[in-house]
Amino acid sequence: MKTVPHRTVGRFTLYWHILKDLEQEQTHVYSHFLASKARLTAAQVRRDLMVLGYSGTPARGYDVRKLLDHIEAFLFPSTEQRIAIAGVGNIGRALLKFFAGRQPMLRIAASFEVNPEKYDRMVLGCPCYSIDNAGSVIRELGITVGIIAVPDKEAQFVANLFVAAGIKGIINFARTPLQAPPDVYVEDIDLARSMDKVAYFARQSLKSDSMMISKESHK
Amino acid sequence: MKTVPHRTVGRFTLYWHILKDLEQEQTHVYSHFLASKARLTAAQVRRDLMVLGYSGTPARGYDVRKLLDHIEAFLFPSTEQRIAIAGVGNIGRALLKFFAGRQPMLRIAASFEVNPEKYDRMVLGCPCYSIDNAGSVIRELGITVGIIAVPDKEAQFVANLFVAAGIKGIINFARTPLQAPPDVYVEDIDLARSMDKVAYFARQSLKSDSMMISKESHK
DNA sequence: TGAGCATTGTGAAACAATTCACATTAAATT
DNA sequence: AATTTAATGTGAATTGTTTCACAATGCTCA
Ligand SMILES: NC(=O)c1ccc[n+]([C@@H]2O[C@H](COP(=O)([O-])OP(=O)(O)OC[C@H]3O[C@@H](n4cnc5c(N)ncnc54)[C@H](O)[C@@H]3O)[C@@H](O)[C@H]2O)c1
Ligand SMILES: NC(=O)c1ccc[n+]([C@@H]2O[C@H](COP(=O)([O-])OP(=O)(O)OC[C@H]3O[C@@H](n4cnc5c(N)ncnc54)[C@H](O)[C@@H]3O)[C@@H](O)[C@H]2O)c1
Repeated sequence: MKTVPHRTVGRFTLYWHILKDLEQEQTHVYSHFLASKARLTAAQVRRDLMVLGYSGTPARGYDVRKLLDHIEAFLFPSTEQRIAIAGVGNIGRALLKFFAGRQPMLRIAASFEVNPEKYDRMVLGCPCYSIDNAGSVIRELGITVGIIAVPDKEAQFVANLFVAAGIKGIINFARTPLQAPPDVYVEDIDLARSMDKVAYFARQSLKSDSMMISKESHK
Repeated sequence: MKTVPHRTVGRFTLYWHILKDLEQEQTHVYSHFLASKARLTAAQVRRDLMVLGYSGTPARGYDVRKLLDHIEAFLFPSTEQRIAIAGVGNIGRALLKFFAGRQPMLRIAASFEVNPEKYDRMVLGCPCYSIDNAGSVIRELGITVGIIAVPDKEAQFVANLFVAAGIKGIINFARTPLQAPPDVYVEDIDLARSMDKVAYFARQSLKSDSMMISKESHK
């Protein structure tokens, strides 16, 4: 069994969205077209689609509906897969609103809080439990993915609860790199890192702009 | 002039934070220690630090204060660098709260909205302008980085305004891949993609768990 | 003073992801 | 039926990143 490149999996979501929009308008699509919509190269699109085991035809390209079916078979869980979110603050609330009803097979089924004013009630359409009950709730609901949106200092504590309860994938918004066993897939989303990185490359770009100008003027 | 790996730039923010915590406790640090805090290998830490042009000593490791100085010289702008954010909704508000006063040299100096109830006043400590004035405000304040937190359909429109006004780095939360010239650095943060990806790998991990169990029971 | 030692800096190897390049294919056209 | 055409699928090359492995270093302690 070959392992699928991580980035390819991420791009399937993108292709799915593009194809879904396209479905109404046309029955077939070429790799070139998908590539331009997704801001990639045609070769990369074809390389990604190889893992689906579905082939287009040279003359027609890919059948939009069939391609959607194959992406869905690959990407979407066949039975409902459940997600929990720890920390219903700024980030937690934004996520609850955003993911509500987005993908029926992938559902935020529970949230957890330390703050007694927030738990033991529905928050944005999702039941909120005390973090103390996380282990049993996760096991009872069969939750497999956890989102960490608690303050940095609490992140490892929550991750430990998640892992102990059998969660196999974590999205971590805290700035603390998490300790987790290798069979748990962790995706860190550190906005401060993104910010500093983009600011750095923006400066580089400005610098080379001004260098070009000074080069010009030396001519 | 050699170009610095993108991932390395991202990790400097992480090292900076770890070192900042450490500064009070100790004067020197080994690559091993930084690696364990950052969940990386010691070799990778040393490889990253190479680009700073600062060397530690075999016996003492790195001088915490000097290393911080070099990271700051590399990562932090020498004069205030300004950021704008378009769209003060769920994501926009969360970011405004989070980045307020985080790094004095890197400041969210303006936000933009279409909704007249939101603009022409302060929102969470940051002046909010009409998106129609984005071009002139960006130029006047010398803003170089833009954050896109508007609905997907508006994202390209806002990106075009940003690029035309001279912005050189964009963080894009919308799910639309953006068209931008090559001298503008774009970082896409697509939470739906992260979600689907983590869910996929969590399922794989569950599957191989149960395969191991069935292997065990066959022995 | 010098042997022992743990750590650094870095060339080279390994690995991962992307791009190139082209033989192959099936439809459209002659 | 043969020819032309523009796309696909993929081996090989390239690019980017991480890891390995070890000589060089400078501190400690005999
Ligand atoms: N807001 C942002 O834009 C932003 C950006 C980047 C990173 N982050 C990170 O995301 C995390 C959350 O940020 P936020 O702005 O939503 O914070 P927040 O303070 O608004 O929300 C955190 C919530 O977690 C709850 N909480 C605290 N400890 C808990 C525990 N042990 N178990 C369960 N719940 C607990 C709190 O009661 C609170 O409701 C932080 O680590 C922050 O660094 C946030
Ligand atoms: N909320 C989330 O957790 C989440 C997660 C993933 C992605 N996103 C993406 O982030 C973006 C914003 O999400 P949100 O939840 O904050 O949405 P939101 O609807 O809460 O906020 C969008 C804001 O943008 C403003 N706006 C609309 N058009 C504008 C324009 N042309 N110029 C300036 N402002 C404009 C609206 O008035 C609104 O205040 C969307 O593209 C969404 O897909 C959000």
